[in-house]
Amino acid sequence: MADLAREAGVSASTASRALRDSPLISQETIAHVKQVAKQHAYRPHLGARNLRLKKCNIVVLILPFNYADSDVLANPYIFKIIGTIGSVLREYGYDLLLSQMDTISEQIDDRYIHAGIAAGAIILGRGDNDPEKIRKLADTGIPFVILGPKLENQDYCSVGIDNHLSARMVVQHFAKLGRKHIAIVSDNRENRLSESYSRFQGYLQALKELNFSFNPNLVAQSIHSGNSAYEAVRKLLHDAPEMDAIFVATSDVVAISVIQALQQSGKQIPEDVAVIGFDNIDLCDFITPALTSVSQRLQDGVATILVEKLIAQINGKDVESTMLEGSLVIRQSCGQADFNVLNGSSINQPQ
Amino acid sequence: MADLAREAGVSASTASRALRDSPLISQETIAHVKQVAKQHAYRPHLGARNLRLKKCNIVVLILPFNYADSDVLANPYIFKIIGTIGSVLREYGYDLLLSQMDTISEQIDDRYIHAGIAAGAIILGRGDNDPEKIRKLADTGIPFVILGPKLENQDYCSVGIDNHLSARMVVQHFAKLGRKHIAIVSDNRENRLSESYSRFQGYLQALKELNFSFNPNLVAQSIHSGNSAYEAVRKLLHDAPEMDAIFVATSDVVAISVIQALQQSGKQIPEDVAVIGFDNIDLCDFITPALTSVSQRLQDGVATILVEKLIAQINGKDVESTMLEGSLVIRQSCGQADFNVLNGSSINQPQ
DNA sequence: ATAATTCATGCAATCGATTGCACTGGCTCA
DNA sequence: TGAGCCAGTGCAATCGATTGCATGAATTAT
Repeated sequence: MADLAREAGVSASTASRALRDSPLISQETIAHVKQVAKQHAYRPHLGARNLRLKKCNIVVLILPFNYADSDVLANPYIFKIIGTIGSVLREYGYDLLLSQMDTISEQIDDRYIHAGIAAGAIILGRGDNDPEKIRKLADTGIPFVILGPKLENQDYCSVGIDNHLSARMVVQHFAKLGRKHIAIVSDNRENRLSESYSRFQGYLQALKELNFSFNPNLVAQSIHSGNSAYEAVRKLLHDAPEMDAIFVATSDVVAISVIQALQQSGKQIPEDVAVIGFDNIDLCDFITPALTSVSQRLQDGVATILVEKLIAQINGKDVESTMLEGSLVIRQSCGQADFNVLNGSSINQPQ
Repeated sequence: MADLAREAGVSASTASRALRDSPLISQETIAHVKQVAKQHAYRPHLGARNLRLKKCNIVVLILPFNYADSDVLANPYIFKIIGTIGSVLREYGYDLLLSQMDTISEQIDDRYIHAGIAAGAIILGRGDNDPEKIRKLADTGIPFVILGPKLENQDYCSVGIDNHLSARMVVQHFAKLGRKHIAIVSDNRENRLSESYSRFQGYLQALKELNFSFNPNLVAQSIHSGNSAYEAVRKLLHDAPEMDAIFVATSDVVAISVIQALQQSGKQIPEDVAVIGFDNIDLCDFITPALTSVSQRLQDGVATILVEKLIAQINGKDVESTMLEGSLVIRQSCGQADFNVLNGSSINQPQ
């Protein structure tokens, strides 16, 4: 910019103001400076500007799991949400920095926010972090939002769908279609506050609401991989041969493997066993039978809200957490013939 | 840092040097400054440091396609490579900035490199950009590498697998297993320099090497989506009912849909039709039959080399483009019973 | 004609670090 | 004892922008 100013025969301050259309500068000077700038292909140094203005147009996206945990990364859902968040951020003029981090800690502040690299953070889920760690991060006062359900007494901002409600919706839908022996496959490795846990609780409550008795033989564990899905199916077929429906609460990727495993055991889907997954990934449409699944409403909800809440915080505003209703996208695998989308209000409320 | 210096009773310069263990500073001063720093939880402002040192530890990853093109993003392959690049970059002390950009242009320089935001760029493929655009970017002299095969007379650095060789390997493998009527499904929407085109050329050459005649009825188009895969299969079954193998050169995601479509038409895989895909995504192992596929060797090759070449450029070194051999990961879908991995040297060279 | 006002511009400080050079005091050595 | 040396430290410039305040010229008011 010093060069620009010299070239245009003005001071650096005038050049700076001219480029920003300051009313302090005469129109002809502005025009002249801009012309010289164009001629010399002047481009501002954003790093310097950010330093001076104490601003910055980068948001860091924290992936609170290990890249080596390829099971998580193999889930297209994750990439979908990253892409959507990226688009929304760009609309607001922010770029997105990706940072993998095994555990959530003040390192986010040290390395990014306080360091002047990023203005705020979006954390893609609680991972298997102790809630206390997240609370400590909140104590630093940095702007951040976290993907996931709201916990009790939580003083920071989270955005996610209501897993409990979604699970109830799934179970009630099975019941409506006449299924009596509804199994659940879920990932309970993580701590008891995880999404998976909420989904399981929702499953339990729905059974209660339906006056179905809980049968532990209808419960199987799975992590986010295909192998464990095969084991889960084997276990369920052995322990509860009367099973006529499976809610794969882990993810669609696991649900697809569950379907494969069932088919290999000679089961017809959905005639013998109906299946519903979670995440509503694109692939749901392209497998046979097409997979009914719970949408986390990334496109029309979560990503946008995450970004908006974060930017509000960056601008010094207070924000509240949000819980969205998930929606059930109905395809063939659950045994209902017609495509449909249900939302949370469709479920029967307990008296 | 000014506060730190005052607190420790030294000048800012001494404080700065002390924290960086400069030999100019006495041991006791260093110890004292560090202790005060720890006490007051001093953390350096990287933005300021970068400005002064004209360095920066961010690399921008350009996604040269539209986020709205969800077909591309749905491909787990893309996320896998982003994750792997992120890990490798982190080992070298760099963070990763994600930037979607419909077309490749000098905007990368303006917005990121010259602006002092990033030190270099990794471009995830040529997308459907005119090669001239990429050459113009190269003319700016910024450090960047691009994922993909090397073109003729290319003066910038690219890293990718040899698509031509990989395609030949696939066709020859089909032939070795006794298949005579080998179809290809590929994406020829993009310009003629794309990966897809090279794969198609490799297919043609392999036929020649095998003295198989080329049959246009065995060629079908597909974009990166499941729907188009169904159409491709319908077309092939109609035009060439004798077909006994399909090389799905587009991607594994499409290959999976191809398998579904074939099965729905009553074909047994691999007995009636053998199938081989491209990318070797994790899902290959979990579908039935497990999908034989060409690995782009992201884990053991491409990502690391991309990063190393970029960093070499950032450090002012000249680098050459690299073409890796792909490897064929053999599973059930191609009709060979035993798991195996072939590399390029396994193919028959033309005399 | 002089004071008051406006308009356009430049000086210099600032953001938070790093670093060349000058300076100080204590030491060695002739 | 005085010149030379060196270790340890601070001043001030620098990276590339932005901005409060002062300056100076032109214009208007008295």
